[in-house]
Amino acid sequence: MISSNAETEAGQRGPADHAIREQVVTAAKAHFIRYGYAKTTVSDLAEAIGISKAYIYKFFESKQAIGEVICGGALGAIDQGFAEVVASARTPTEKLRKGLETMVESSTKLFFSERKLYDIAAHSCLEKWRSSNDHWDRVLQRVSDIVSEGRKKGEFERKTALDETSRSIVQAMQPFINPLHLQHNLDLVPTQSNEVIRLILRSLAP
Amino acid sequence: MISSNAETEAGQRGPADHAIREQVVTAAKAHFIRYGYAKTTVSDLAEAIGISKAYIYKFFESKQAIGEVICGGALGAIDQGFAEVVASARTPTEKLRKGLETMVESSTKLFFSERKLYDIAAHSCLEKWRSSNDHWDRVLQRVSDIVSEGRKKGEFERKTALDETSRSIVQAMQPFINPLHLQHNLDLVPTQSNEVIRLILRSLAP
DNA sequence: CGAGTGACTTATATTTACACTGGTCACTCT
DNA sequence: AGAGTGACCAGTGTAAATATAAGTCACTCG
Repeated sequence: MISSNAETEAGQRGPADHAIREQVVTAAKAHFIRYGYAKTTVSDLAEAIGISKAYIYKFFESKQAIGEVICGGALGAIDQGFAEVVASARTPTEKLRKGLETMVESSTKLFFSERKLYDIAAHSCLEKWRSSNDHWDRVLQRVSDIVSEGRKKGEFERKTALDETSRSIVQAMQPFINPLHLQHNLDLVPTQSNEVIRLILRSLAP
Repeated sequence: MISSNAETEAGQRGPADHAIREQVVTAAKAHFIRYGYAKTTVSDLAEAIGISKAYIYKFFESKQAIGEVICGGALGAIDQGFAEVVASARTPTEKLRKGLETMVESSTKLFFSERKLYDIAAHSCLEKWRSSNDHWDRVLQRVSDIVSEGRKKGEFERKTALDETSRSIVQAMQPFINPLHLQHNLDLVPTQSNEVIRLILRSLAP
């Protein structure tokens, strides 16, 4: 709903709305989930669709560009869950608390149920792909909106600069919401992550 | 001064105070700094000292045990800097702020000036060696002491459990004080690290 | 002309064969 | 008896050789 086809993805070329493009993405997702990003070759995808490898490169600049679309989907789902919980919560405090909890939860779930996709997400964060940068921009924006609303309602303090506050919240949560870091902290979820969330909420007290 | 010889290091054996043990440690530090942990062989150390490899194993259970001593020294130095700054600061707020700033600083410095030692420290954190566990215990204790003092003086809030507060402070700082994570966040130092420190201090407000 | 490809180049992975290292132990020498 | 070691084994790392993949391009065919 939010992103109908408004995104002009980088690393793409050729006709934007084309059956082949969709087929590549569909095949790529299936293959990446099953065999992982590294073990999937562009030829595999071409073969699965029934076209030549060269033709795929009429639609994507590189294998990474395909990976970014799939990764964008996975991170987008996490982002989506965050947004939904936020929408259904009443107060800004609850929005932030439940929103962050949900992000931790869905990231952890991704790790355990779709490990191969998780690995792509982690790789994306490590290599600072566009898909992860976009993700963090969205998360930061969402947090910023909540904090802003909380300030208006007098629930949160107003002294600190809004962008500093938002940045530091997202930063403090990195060990639990960044796939790159989360994998080293799985044993701390959810106890420690909830404690950090509580620390964040305390820091917002007026 | 704090740790004269009170530490009963794990992974050690044979006579505790022995010239050879010191020589091994000295040679190991020099070699690890120059060639790194992986590229230094136990035979190299033996040769440098002028004894046989087998004799080293009369004092250390494994190569890792030697690595832990060196790593313990590197992490201990960071810990030391933290303690010194804390001792010289007046208020708990200042202790915590400057203490955490210093930890970030000395960790970053270790990365740039003694990269090979830094790598051992990161490895230690990844593999959860005793040297890093001890380190985190000490850091947690120091933070806990400061928070406790701050509460007594009425500078910090008192509602949250002391151990939860301390744990979450250390946790929120992990991206900047844990060698394993810091190397992915070097571009965020010191701006973002200071912002997180400020968030932590806000969370402690009474 | 434009959808679609085989053949090619260069960089990256994988294999294979071997060398080396961590760690032990029976042993020597004093 | 205790300081100290050579020789050994099993597992790991390494380097060269080989195979495979990413990406391009001139080209075909309808």
